[in-house]
Amino acid sequence: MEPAFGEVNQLGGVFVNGRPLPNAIRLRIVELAQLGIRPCDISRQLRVSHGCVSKILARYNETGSILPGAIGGSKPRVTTPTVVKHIRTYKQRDPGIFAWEIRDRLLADGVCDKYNVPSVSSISRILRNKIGNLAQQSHYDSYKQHQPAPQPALPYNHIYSYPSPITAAAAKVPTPPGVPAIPGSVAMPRTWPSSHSVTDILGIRSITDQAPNGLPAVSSFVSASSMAPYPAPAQVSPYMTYSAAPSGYVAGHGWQHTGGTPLSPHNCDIPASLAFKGMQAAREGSHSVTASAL
DNA sequence: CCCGTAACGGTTGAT
DNA sequence: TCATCAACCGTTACG
Repeated sequence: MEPAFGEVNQLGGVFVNGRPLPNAIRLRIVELAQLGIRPCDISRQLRVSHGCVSKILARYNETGSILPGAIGGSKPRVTTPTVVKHIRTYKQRDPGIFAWEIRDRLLADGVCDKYNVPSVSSISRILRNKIGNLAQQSHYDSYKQHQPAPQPALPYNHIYSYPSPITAAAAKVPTPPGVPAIPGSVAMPRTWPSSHSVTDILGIRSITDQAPNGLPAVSSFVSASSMAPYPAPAQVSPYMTYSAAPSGYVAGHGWQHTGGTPLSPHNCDIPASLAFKGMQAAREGSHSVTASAL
């Protein structure tokens, strides 16, 4: 369930334990960093732990995406019962068959595609552990046959509404084993660790859906867009503080198609820049940089 | 002081 | 329907 209010960290920021920060804040972190603001200052301004700022920035640098990784779920198994069944069949038909031959056959027969075909070593293990002493667990297989050759299409459904196309394009999967990351290609088939399906990325769904009538109030908008994880009660969202800012731009997808860098500086002039309550930071008078940046 | 990262307690979601 | 489990989360604290 989701806590309407999160906990408060040492910096006075609100967070929900176990859940990702709202996209609006993640975005803000990246933007500020691109403006040249130091991570420690970003941390203080947004009241997000420096560890988190560091992590988000590192991820952004590496993948080009500000989105959190896919949470939950199980890694899709390549050795599905169906696959095992086929392997057993091959083995029974040709006891001398090599694992790599089985692998080729799985591909040739369309049982698997190049993204989910088991490795030769996995096949060997299957032969050893499951087929070797196969008594008859066939019924086990039969249940769940419907598993269509697992399409890596959308394993996850994060509803992160992150409208920005760039993210989509730029988002490379962390280390998709075997998936050639085609930068810029929307079609990138995702495999496990990745996280966002194209639709999710592009999917503005949650935004549009939730704002049927046009211009949503800022607050609702933000909560909708920043989202899912924080179905924040509309107005009391712990993150309200930041609401003004990003909303417009997140929604406006204004950022990025500039083609060049994903986050062009101009974005920063985001209105409001608002409301950063944090602004008081300025009062500390310490660094004007930060203040000015806002 | 800054920053990377491990430990920690937590949530999520496919199986 | 419920439990399990492995993935991720952000904060904290340490180096």
